[in-house]
Amino acid sequence: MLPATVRLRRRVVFDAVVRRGQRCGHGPLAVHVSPGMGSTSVGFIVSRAVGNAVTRNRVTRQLRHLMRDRYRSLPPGTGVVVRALPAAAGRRSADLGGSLDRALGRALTRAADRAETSATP
RNA sequence: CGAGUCGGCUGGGCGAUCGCGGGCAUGGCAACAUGAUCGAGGAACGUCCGGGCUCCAGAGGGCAGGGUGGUUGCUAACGGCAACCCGGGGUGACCCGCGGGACAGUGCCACAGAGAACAGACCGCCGGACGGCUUCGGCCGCUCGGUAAGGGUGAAACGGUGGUGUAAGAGACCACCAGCGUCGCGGGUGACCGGGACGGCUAGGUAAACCCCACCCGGAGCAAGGUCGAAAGGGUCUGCACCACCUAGGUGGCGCGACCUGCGCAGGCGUUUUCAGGGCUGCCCGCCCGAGCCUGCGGGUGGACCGCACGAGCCUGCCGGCGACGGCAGGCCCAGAUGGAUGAUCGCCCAUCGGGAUCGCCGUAAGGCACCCAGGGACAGAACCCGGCGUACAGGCCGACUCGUCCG
RNA sequence: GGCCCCGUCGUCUAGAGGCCCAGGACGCCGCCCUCUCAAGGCGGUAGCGCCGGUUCGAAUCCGGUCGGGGCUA
Repeated sequence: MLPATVRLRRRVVFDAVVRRGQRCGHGPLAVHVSPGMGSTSVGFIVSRAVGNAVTRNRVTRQLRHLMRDRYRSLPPGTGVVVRALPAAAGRRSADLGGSLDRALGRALTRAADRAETSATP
């Protein structure tokens, strides 16, 4: 489970990451990545369309455990928001982990490309 | 053994690895670290009722409005629960019932039907007058009356059965039965039950239609509310201190304190005078606040802490009560998040469902046990806290009782 | 978390105890008209979210569920 210091819990930061960050989806997940947030932080969005409270809680818990193994390898100061789509309900953690790796990897490379092009005009 | 009724309990277990939240202890200025410990439910759900708590002025009166509706109790309270009564269902255990009033008044009862609430003559039945026919027995037509026993309509047709009676009939009269009203008697706290006398012969349904009766209900809700901040200002004052001016006393200035309000633009009403406006749910009375208020458009902030977890609390035993429940004694401390902790992954076992194999065991057989394979954990997640109700739920376990059949 | 509101053909709606096996418009389907299409005409298709109750009778009244939507400092 993620330690409290890494959790993203402010409405403003959520909006900033979702609006300014790079978005990539794979399978039942969509990932927003925004570098330069000050400190590395991770947040989750699981809407009511995913299911009732029990299945929503299970999905967020699975995602939190998966991000716990991955947030240390992120570049420092990266803001990440993982959004669960309705298909995420009832998936095994291994499946969600695969989708998360692919979506996160693509979003990170895209964010890095964008930083390079803007840094070397 | 079969069929069934009622009530209660339970809601996968064990292990390994890695984690999260709370308060506590220790160390540390602190961030934090370490340690032991606690960490979802019977419905945490729906938000349908009731209460605690907080604020609205100290929570007022009348009307309006809303709710409840057999009785007696239980309870902090309830629209909940228990026991009983009445009505209905079941052979029975038992189940179901928004179960006050229709002589306080008003409304409605479509269609069908002659007639639907001060009932009603369509057919039929009976009698009279007139006309026609006649085989002189009557028959037909028309008209005036009588008649609610019969037909037919309807959810419902103004007691039922039998008799007397009559031109035909009718509670017109009689007997029994059902039902209504009044007055006694006995039993019960009471709803009501049992039985008696008298009366009139009969009264439709609907109040989850208005309404009447009895009882209950002020409004909002923890995003309540409080402290601090963003954030700076404006106003009032019976307050306090100081200074100045003038005649005892007052006026002005400045600071502190308390309270109210809180940005910009536009429009409207008001600021004199007991008057705009606001609050006490709507109206009236009564009362309070009062120099600002209302409407529209646009913008800012949308943070921290308290409230916040010892409570109508849980467990055990005894006592009272048919029971709901209450009393006493002893013991226990039992989630507290805020983008929201209470878990993730893996292995084994158990309950259970599907399929296979018909080689093992029991059995005449259906089938059961064992074996193999894959699937696989029901409904569902605290958010201020309790008491209920309602709804969802794979299965498993226990107890009491009823009916039927067989054996003794 | 709390407080409210609404459910009628595929869509938007009327209906407020019987006149309604629910009316209208846009749709959809078929036929007529036309050389063909459109327009026009005729006919049809379909609905009271669900389950109980009150009543002789319910889209309407009452209760319970299910679904959708709104507000909050």
